[in-house]
Amino acid sequence: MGNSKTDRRIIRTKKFIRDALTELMEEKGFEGVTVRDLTKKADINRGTFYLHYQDKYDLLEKSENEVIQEIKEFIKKANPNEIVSANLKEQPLPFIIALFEYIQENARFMQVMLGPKGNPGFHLKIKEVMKTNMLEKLELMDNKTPPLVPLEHLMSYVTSAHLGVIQHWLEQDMKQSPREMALTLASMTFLGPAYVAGIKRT
Amino acid sequence: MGNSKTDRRIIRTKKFIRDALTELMEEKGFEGVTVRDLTKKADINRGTFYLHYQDKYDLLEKSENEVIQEIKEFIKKANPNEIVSANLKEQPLPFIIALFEYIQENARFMQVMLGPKGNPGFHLKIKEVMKTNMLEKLELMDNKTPPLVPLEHLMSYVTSAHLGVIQHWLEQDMKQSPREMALTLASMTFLGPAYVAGIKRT
DNA sequence: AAAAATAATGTACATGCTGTTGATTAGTGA
DNA sequence: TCACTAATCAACAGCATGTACATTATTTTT
Repeated sequence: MGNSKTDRRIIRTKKFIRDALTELMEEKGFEGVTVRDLTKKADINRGTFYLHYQDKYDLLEKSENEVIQEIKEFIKKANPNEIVSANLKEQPLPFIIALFEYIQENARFMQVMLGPKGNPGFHLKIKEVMKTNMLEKLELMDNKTPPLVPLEHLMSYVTSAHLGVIQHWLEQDMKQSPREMALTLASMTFLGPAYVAGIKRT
Repeated sequence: MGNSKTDRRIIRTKKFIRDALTELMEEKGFEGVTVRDLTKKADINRGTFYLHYQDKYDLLEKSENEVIQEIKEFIKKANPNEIVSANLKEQPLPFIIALFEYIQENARFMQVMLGPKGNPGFHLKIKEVMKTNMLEKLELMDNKTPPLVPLEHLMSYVTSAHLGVIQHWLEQDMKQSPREMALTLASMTFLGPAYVAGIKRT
């Protein structure tokens, strides 16, 4: 990685540009944003933009990847067996709480990227991270029996569900605490949506 | 609605344009598609496009809404109590099978719209339809107890999960039959992801 | 089948964004 | 202080947009 210290000016400029991206996407969506807009809002010369990014797509990707990288860090910390035990005690998982807190801190960016004007590719990236993690953790778990449906479908189901709830939480301006959210997610995944909904099984 | 019969030429032209949209989005994603591209692929004059649509966004929206409308029709046919009973017998729901069949018939369009180059707004529209329907059906159900988590979150969870599985199914070129898919979805929602994954509860 | 209606074409135009270049100015790190 | 390089400014060709108007072709109506 950037071994040599980065010039202050570069850091400054990049920050301006990325902030401008968030703001402008909020207004117009990614499609509507032009490099002109970005540089105008960031108050830099248009040429300067091209000194750092190939085009707006490059900017989007690099911004996304930074977040993805940080999310990966959080997720690594999860302990596989802790997952089952914590849930049995109706305790939310610490690393999930931490994740919600991280999202909350970067709410503006996440809200835009996951919102209706966001980028579907970003969804995919996040789901991919979740999936990889879940498969790893599942592999390491103690008491388990063979899955009843294709694992691939199960993964799509759970990752989409979780991301969907996060999306909704952001849209609603995060009215619930990270802790509440973690618990709600765990309930639905462990007890099952139908049960949680109150549909009796017998 | 269009009370007077529509001129053949209009129908023809619109069909050309919409087919071109699907094809071009497959290649470049919606952002990359220009009106020029569309009219070139559709083999019509560029001016003609503007006779029917304001711009490419207008075209996208109208195309999406047509599909949404048709999905709504399918979903209306679902019978609330049939849902629980069918599931208990490990039988997939007929209207869900029909839905998967419809998606299969329109695979190309759906694949593009729900894929990484698609439009997040379309996801929202579909989830909205699912949600409305589920709430209605839930309301009409017989044996039920109060929900254990906020209904809003539950809805986000289930609609996102289902759409996510559909997305994945499309990406994998629909290797499973509509019937299998309907059953898989039902299992996960009724038994719960964790149980289906083989994570033992006691 | 002829006439009236209207969809589609071809062409042109001003406008705005893109990505690049080369010369110049200003800020940074040693 | 001085060498380095980021940022600015101005200009360029290329391309897409949306609109307008006269003309041609097709469809619907009578």
